[in-house]
Order: sequence, then structure tokens, then C-alpha cells
Amino acid sequence: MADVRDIPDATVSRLPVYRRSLVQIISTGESTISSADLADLAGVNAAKVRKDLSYLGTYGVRGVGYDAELLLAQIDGVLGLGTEAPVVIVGMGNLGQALAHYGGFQSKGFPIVALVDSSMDKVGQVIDGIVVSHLDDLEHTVREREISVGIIATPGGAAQEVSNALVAAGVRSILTFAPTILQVPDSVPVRKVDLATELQILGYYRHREVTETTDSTDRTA
Amino acid sequence: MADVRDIPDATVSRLPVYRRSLVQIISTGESTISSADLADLAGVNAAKVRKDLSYLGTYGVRGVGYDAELLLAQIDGVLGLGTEAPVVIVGMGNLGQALAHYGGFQSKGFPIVALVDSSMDKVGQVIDGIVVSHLDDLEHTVREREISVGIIATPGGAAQEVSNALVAAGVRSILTFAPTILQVPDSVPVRKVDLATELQILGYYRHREVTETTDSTDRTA
DNA sequence: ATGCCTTTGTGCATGCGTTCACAAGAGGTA
DNA sequence: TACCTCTTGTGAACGCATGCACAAAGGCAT
Ligand SMILES: NC(=O)c1ccc[n+]([C@@H]2O[C@H](COP(=O)([O-])OP(=O)(O)OC[C@H]3O[C@@H](n4cnc5c(N)ncnc54)[C@H](O)[C@@H]3O)[C@@H](O)[C@H]2O)c1
Ligand SMILES: NC(=O)c1ccc[n+]([C@@H]2O[C@H](COP(=O)([O-])OP(=O)(O)OC[C@H]3O[C@@H](n4cnc5c(N)ncnc54)[C@H](O)[C@@H]3O)[C@@H](O)[C@H]2O)c1
Repeated sequence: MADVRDIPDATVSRLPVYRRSLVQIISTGESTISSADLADLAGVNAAKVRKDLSYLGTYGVRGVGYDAELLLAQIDGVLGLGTEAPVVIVGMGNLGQALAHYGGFQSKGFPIVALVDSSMDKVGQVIDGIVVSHLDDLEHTVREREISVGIIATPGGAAQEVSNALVAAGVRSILTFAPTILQVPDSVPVRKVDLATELQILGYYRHREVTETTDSTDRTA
Repeated sequence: MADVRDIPDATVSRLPVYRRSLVQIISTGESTISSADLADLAGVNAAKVRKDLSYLGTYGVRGVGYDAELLLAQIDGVLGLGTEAPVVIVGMGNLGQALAHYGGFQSKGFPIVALVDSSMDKVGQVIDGIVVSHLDDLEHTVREREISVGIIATPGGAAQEVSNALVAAGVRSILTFAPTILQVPDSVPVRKVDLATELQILGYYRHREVTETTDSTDRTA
């Protein structure tokens, strides 16, 4: 059985997708699922599913498939979803407030337990039942509530400063929406969601479709 | 010079990052930039920068670096940022409203020109100066405003239906926030932003840090 | 018990992406 | 002109990810 450390990044990023498919399957009353069916639901290749799952250890039954509940538990174990991971959101503007109001995190094991801003307009406000506290109190808040995830929803210019504060406060991982390259210790994993970048990437493929048709190499469709 | 079609996906997804670094550089008054400096700003390897840029054609000057303005124009050309790409947002809940209020898209060449919902509570409301229209009128709206990008911010259950409507209406690319595998024609590029998945992926790396220290293989730090 | 059918687990080949390392090019200087 | 310094552009090696294809294995029916 593979050590939890040895799972390739590409596989890790697909586990949540498998997880969601499994939850769906279980809700329909099915108790086992084949790699082919799981692949359909997850939108990937069946061989890839099997290879990915093989990194978790061997839990499939040949001729039958995978036990859905068991597999779900296994994935949850690898992703550390057994225990809740309390979240702080820093930056209570448009995006921060939308995230705070969203109930989906709570139910997925990521309760939002603190909201932070640096503007006196925001500090003290109650959003979704939580009082917005000041960035200066971050360390206290994080330690008291045992917060392990920090979400950065401030303008780009403040992101590095906020990131430093989060790391210093003891947060163990960061999700950022600011379009900024963050400098953090290797021990703190960071994931970046950059909406403007996503739109620009789409632009390339959209644009390409157009230029292709005016090209010398036509496609038969 | 490389055809616009031949740019690898990995490179395309970095172009917006280079673009942002270039805008920053230009704003400081610099007119040229070396691959090493650009790499620092973008958070990648210098050789990768050079190889990426080589797909756009050859625009660097040996011994000097790249002309920042020229390179920016070149990237914009590849990403199709020369012309505006009007956007429609479908789903005016927490997230949809936050996106609608955000000014950053407008200024980056992605004006939000239409807002859509299916709930009578939302239709008719004015959000950020735009009247929310009904999903049934989508086709008309898209054709009239020549909308090329659709953003899906509905619950997962409605996403495929909305996606079908967007494609039928003639939208040319889609950005979705719904945690659902969308079935769309190959000709319509889709990018998915899945926040719950991001948090779960972070969970793996966070979790791993912990299990590592209780392992036989200790690290000297 | 036997044999058939289904599905897993994985070896292997292929392709893509990353990075190194260096020759070649450009400009400046004496 | 000759030389020196800086930086690009890219060949080549490496490593990771993907997907095929098939043997091994489990279950079920007869
Ligand atoms: N809202 C969107 O739809 C959207 C879309 C794309 C990208 N983004 C990115 O997300 C981030 C947030 O966007 P937004 O629209 O919510 O911005 P916003 O301006 O509405 O809100 C930013 C908030 O951060 C607070 N803030 C500023 N500096 C701070 C600091 N040092 N510490 C703590 N709080 C601080 C401000 O007081 C404000 O409340 C930005 O980086 C933006 O580029 C947002
Ligand atoms: N808000 C967040 O912070 C957040 C975080 C993670 C994921 N998401 C995802 O983003 C999506 C939107 O989240 P939200 O919090 O804004 O949800 P929400 O429930 O607040 O809003 C959904 C909106 O979509 C509308 N809608 C429903 N069916 C529709 C249809 N067929 N056509 C048009 N409109 C329709 C509803 O009327 C509602 O206004 C969801 O898929 C959610 O999983 C949101």
C-alpha cells in the first residue's frame, strides 16, 4: 500500500472529483461502482481512475468494482477530511462577503469561523453571524479558534502582507483570489484562483477557433 | 514564427501571468525586461519563460532582453485581447452578484453586459446598473449584445441546463463555478473554477505535513 | 467443481512539460 | 576592427502523466 506522501499531484487534484461522484452514487443507493462508471461521472479515462485509486491502496474487487462507501472513506482519509478544518477569510469586500454567505463550505468540513478586514468600515460589522475582526488581531484569532486555512480576498496590493500575517499566525494552508505571486515558506501550501486569468485563457481558445477557419489548413467540419 | 494554434496548453495558461508582470514593469518606466527578471516576477523558471515566449515568435534581443510594450502587444494578440469580449453571468446568487459588482472585468476587456436568473425574485432587479433578465430570453440577449463569454454561477443541478442554453444561444466560451462535469461541444472551451475542490486539495498537503513528521523518514528541518 | 464473464491492477509505450546547458547573436568599448 | 559581456533561442535529457492492452483474479451460474 502506497504511503500517503507518494500520491502524484495530478492524482491528488482529481480525488475531490471522484469524491463528489461517489457521494452522488451512494445517494442513489448503489453500493459498488466500476472504474468505467466512475470515469464517466468524473469525466476522465477509466484506466486513469484505476491508476489513481491504486495509489490509495487496493480496494477494488475484480469482476465487481469498488465499494463506494469504503472508497469514499479512503479518499477522505487521504484528503484529511476526517477532521474539520476551520477557515478564516481575510478581505470582506465583494468576494469575501459572497464566500462568507455561502453555506457549502460549512457542510463540506470547512467551517468559516472568522472574518477579517483592515478597514474600519468593515471591522465590527456582523456578516453571516460572525463579527468582522481586525487584521491586527489575526494571530490571536487563528490560535484561539485553531484555524488551519486562510482565504485571501483582498486587493492584490495587500495580498503579500496578508499572507505574511496568516503564516505568522500559524495558518497551515492558503487559498488566494488575489492576482499576485505570493512568497510563502515551502511548508505552507498555496492554491491560487485567478478569475481574470481564466477569462484570458478562454480568450486564446476562442480566438484560435476564429483564426483557424481563415487559415490554410481547413478542417472538414 | 509559430502559428497561433501551436502554442502548448501549459504555455497558454502562463501567458496571462507574464502579461500581468509586463504591465507592472511598464508602469515603473522600464522599457525592456530580461527573461530572468520576468521569471522572478511571474514565479517561474527563466528557461521556461524563454521557451514560452519563443512560441509567440521571436521578439527578444540577445544581450538586451525583451521589449516590454512589444511583448505585451504580442501576448494580447495571441489571447485575443485586442477586442472586447462581452460577458453574461447566469445565476445571480451570492457569487453571481459579487462578480457583477466587481469592476476588474470591465477594465480588463471583459465587460459584463447581461445578467440572467430563472427565479422571479431576481428577474427585473437592477444589479450594478443592469436589469436581470430571464433565462428564457438568453438567446435573444446573447445575439443582440454579441456576447461571447458565459459565466455559470448557478447551483450544480442547473449547470448543465444553463450550459446547453448558453451554447444554443451562441456563446463561444464558458467559465463555470458549478461543481459539475459539463457536456459541451468541442468547439466551446470550458474552464471550471471549483472552490470546494481547491480546499480539499489543500487538505491533502496540509495533512501530509502532519503524517510526515510521525513517519520513519524524518527531514532535517 | 468447472467454466464463463466481468473488472481490476499494472507494465509499457507514448507524449507532453520542464530544465539544463551552451552556441550564437547583439551591443558596447577600447 | 577586435574583443568582451550579456542574454536569447533551442537541442537534448529527464521526468511526470496518460492511456492502451492484457494477464490475473473474483464471482456466479450451471
Ligand atoms: N469580486 C470578484 O468578482 C473578483 C473577481 C476576480 C478577482 N477578484 C480578486 O479578488 C480580490 C478581492 O476582490 P473584491 O472584489 O472582493 O475586492 P473589494 O475591493 O470589494 O474588497 C477588498 C476588501 O479587502 C479589504 N482589505 C484591503 N486591504 C486589506 C488588508 N491589508 N487586510 C485586510 N483586509 C484588507 C478592504 O477593506 C475590502 O473590504 C481582489 O484581489 C480581486 O482582484 C475578485
Ligand atoms: N458563493 C460561493 O462562495 C461559492 C463557493 C463555492 C462554490 N460555489 C458554487 O457557485 C455556484 C453559485 O453559488 P451561490 O452561492 O451564488 O448560489 P446561490 O444559491 O446563492 O445562487 C444561485 C442562483 O442561481 C439561480 N438559478 C438557479 N437555477 C437557475 C437556472 N436554471 N437558470 C438561471 N439561474 C438559476 C438562483 O435563482 C440563484 O439566484 C454554486 O454552484 C456553488 O456550488 C459558490
